[in-house]
Amino acid sequence: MATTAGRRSTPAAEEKRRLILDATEDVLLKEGYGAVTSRSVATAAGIKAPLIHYYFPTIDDLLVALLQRRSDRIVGRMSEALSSPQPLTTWWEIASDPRGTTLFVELMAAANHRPLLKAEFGGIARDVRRTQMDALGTLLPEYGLDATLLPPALVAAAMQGLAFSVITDQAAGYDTHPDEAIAAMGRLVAHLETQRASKRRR
Amino acid sequence: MATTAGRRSTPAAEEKRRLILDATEDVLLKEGYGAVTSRSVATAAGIKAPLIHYYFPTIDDLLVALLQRRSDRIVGRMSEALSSPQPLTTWWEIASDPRGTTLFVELMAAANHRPLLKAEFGGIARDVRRTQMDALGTLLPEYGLDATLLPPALVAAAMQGLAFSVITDQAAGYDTHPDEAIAAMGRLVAHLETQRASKRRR
DNA sequence: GTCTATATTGAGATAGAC
DNA sequence: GTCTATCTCAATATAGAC
Repeated sequence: MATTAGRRSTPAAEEKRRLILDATEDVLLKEGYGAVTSRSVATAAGIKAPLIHYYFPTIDDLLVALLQRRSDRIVGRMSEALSSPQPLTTWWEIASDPRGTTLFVELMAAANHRPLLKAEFGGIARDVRRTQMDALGTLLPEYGLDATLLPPALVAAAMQGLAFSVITDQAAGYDTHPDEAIAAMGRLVAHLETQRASKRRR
Repeated sequence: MATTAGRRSTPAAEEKRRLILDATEDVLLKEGYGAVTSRSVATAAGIKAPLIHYYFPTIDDLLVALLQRRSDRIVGRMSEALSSPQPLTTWWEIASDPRGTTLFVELMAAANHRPLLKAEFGGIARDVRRTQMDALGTLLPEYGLDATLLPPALVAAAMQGLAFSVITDQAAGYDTHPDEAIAAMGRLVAHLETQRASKRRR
């Protein structure tokens, strides 16, 4: 709900904004947020730099718009995931999506010295975590997990953090066996779903 | 083993290098890696910008030196931790140290578009993970954890990721209940140490 | 809307005096 | 060693033609 919102007009303009945001994502993914400049984004989008500023007056506006577009999807998908037949599986699918996670990490790093982006980020993080923790309150017992030792706050942070860790290492090519960890997490999640299913069948 | 190593001479020069690296850490912690410039570091160190370049010809050299100084400590401490009386506790203490973790995350982000730093980082990450996984091979059974569901690669990545997640959220002030997660992790680790102790007593 | 041209700012880095 | 002064380059952003 910031800055340039308001008079989004023609479909053509919306299309251009999308083109620019897509190009920004590409730069962010391939070169990191430090490489996001009006020039680099313009080149990636096949247009000239000043046009970026026509649609997004400042680079802050551009990054905030990008985060909003992503988060609109994420918040919705996370809510659905948590009430789906296999909540943990769907959650992990979302959390471990390489493109989404890499973008997330880059935007988070960028937010460290961009107050506008930081505020936006904090609000989204809070809402998503709230949703997750509420759902985990009832889900954890169903999965047979002891909510005393593994309370919602810990499980939610661990899911998030694990995804960060393995996806960034994988993207950077660090030899920390991320593939092994991802495969193991897939098996663990599947195992928990089986447990939950058998519990509920009773 | 890069760039400016070699003729480190006088103790006075070593002292100056330390001063500059300390200042770099401060800037990195308070304002993020995007704010690390020869000017900002010089101001934080109470000297003038060109002197930075005298001791560290390029900013890359500065960041690599910073990472090396940190990692020399980390690699050693991690090895000790894993053969200490309470390996998991000590590991978690290291991983969840706010200063170290924040620096680590910032350097990791910076490495994304700094090939020299990235190479250095990859090597360290691989060595540390190797050490952790080796130790976990024998430790996991002692803690009563099923190494089929929770293999070393997964546990190591989860420890790392959880620390990243809670510490960065805490540092950024995001309202995702990081304190709750940290407290819960403290209890979980303590619980596992108790289990291990009682197993070994038998 | 989209461009060319350009003003402005700040970064990395070096020359050279002291 | 440490500084002042300065070069060069790239980034944000704007003015104004088309």
